[in-house]
Amino acid sequence: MLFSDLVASSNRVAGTRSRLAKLRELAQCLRALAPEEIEIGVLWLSGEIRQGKIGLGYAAIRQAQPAPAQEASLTLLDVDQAIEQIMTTRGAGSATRRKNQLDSLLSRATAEEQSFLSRLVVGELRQGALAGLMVDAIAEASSLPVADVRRAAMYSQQVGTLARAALVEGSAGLAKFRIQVLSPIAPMLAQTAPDVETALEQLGGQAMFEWKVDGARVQVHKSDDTIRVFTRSLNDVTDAVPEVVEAIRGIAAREIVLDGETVALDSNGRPLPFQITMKRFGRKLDVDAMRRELPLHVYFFDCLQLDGESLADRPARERFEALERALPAGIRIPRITTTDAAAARAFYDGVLAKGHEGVMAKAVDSPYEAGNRGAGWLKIKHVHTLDLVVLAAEWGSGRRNGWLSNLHLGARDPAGGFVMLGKTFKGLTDSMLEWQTKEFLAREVRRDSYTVYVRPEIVVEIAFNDIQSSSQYAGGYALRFARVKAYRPDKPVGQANTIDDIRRIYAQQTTMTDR
DNA sequence: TTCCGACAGTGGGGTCGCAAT
DNA sequence: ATTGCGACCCCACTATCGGAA
Repeated sequence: MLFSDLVASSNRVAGTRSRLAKLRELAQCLRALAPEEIEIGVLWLSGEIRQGKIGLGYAAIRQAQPAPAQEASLTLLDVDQAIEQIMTTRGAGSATRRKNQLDSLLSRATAEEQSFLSRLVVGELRQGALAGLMVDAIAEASSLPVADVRRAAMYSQQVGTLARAALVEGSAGLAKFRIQVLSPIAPMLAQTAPDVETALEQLGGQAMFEWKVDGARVQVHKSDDTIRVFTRSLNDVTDAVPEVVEAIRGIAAREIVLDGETVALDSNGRPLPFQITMKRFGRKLDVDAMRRELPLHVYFFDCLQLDGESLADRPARERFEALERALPAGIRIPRITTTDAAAARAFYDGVLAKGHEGVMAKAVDSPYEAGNRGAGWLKIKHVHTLDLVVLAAEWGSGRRNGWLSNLHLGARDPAGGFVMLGKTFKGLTDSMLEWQTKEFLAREVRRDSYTVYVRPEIVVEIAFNDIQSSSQYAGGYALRFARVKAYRPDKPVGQANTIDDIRRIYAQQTTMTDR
């Protein structure tokens, strides 16, 4: 297939808002792919590439602006080969060589192909369809039941592999997709609940509550002496986390697949801030030195496979029983099962007092929905709110084009002026975007290419989860997961929260985690 | 007819590794 | 040595479509 045909198909997908029309267009394009093109074509139409990340991002794309080709000549395989070459270019001088290779590829592409490639490489295809819709399109194109394809998708690491199996081998091909030890699967994700009482109600009056630890997700596979540790995005980090490997090396189970969270603890066993865990977890070098300084602990909360038996479809209760049989208590997440809201509340309070970020509430009978944000798992985290002052706003992109979107947030400095604590674009409705654009422009003092700076007159109520120490912001603090709750036109700037309030919350946090 | 589940989009902060400066 | 970029950890929230109720 010509690359231009696939790009045209993507543009037609982007050109309609109807998901059914997108699905039909994708399915039609899938049917036209040659067998050896299925994997790459399906990935590209899902906004991904076979090679994953290739060491080029927004900055590289912005610099590369060669004149487009007049005629479409590239095939899918041509483009795949060029991407492969870029990805394998490493070592001294490689950044320059990769940019040259990108330039060379783009110069062989038409204007539309260039646009598609650029969006693909930076990971922002923005055609209104990604792997989620592609799974349905695969079912359509292969005439296989949607439920079967979706089920297989839970256990496939790449939608391209799934598509090739479905289109070439049919239902027999789908059967290959199941939990296999040493092969990671997409972890189940959780929805959010505002508090434990609501969570208990949503889960039907009975739920399991467990610690929510603020670290990094790990999926651990053991097959005899072979142990592998994978991240949430299925990267293999086995060599970076020897403690996790050692934690299950000695268990009796010959074969097991576990879901858990790893976190750095202090000498008293209290959790360290996420930033500290990431100093350790994010590092690949000097692991031995790092583990002496910042040892990791792991808490497992689910068991997907145990000695040849897949448990993912079993009720949560049974999976947790398997966990208890297989693991010592020290590496199992503490949990209670209750119907009593007061007990749940007391558990939540206790978990926060131990320095953790909140609790998970889980339905006792729900299956493990790999890759899904299942309604059977709810997270409840502690939230702060403060009234801050808008210092500036950045122009939005995509559907927020033409609106001032991303807010620069400042706390009042009692000594005069404001201390910036970060930015947020979250929580804004379309009508708020419209309102704030008008209000900010009326208060503009200056602007640059992205940002309109305003007189500090607008107070906004901001929710956030934590305060992190920051080297980026002058005050030394940054809000974690900041989002807008409401504008506070009733509140004069003089009554907005101050940097002292921030320091107080930060001190509270660090006391909580005993540092 | 209304409700709601699933998706996609819109970006946030920090940390590390690596190449360029 | 320092700087900038890219990859990857953690994410929250709204709008929308289309099937479920």
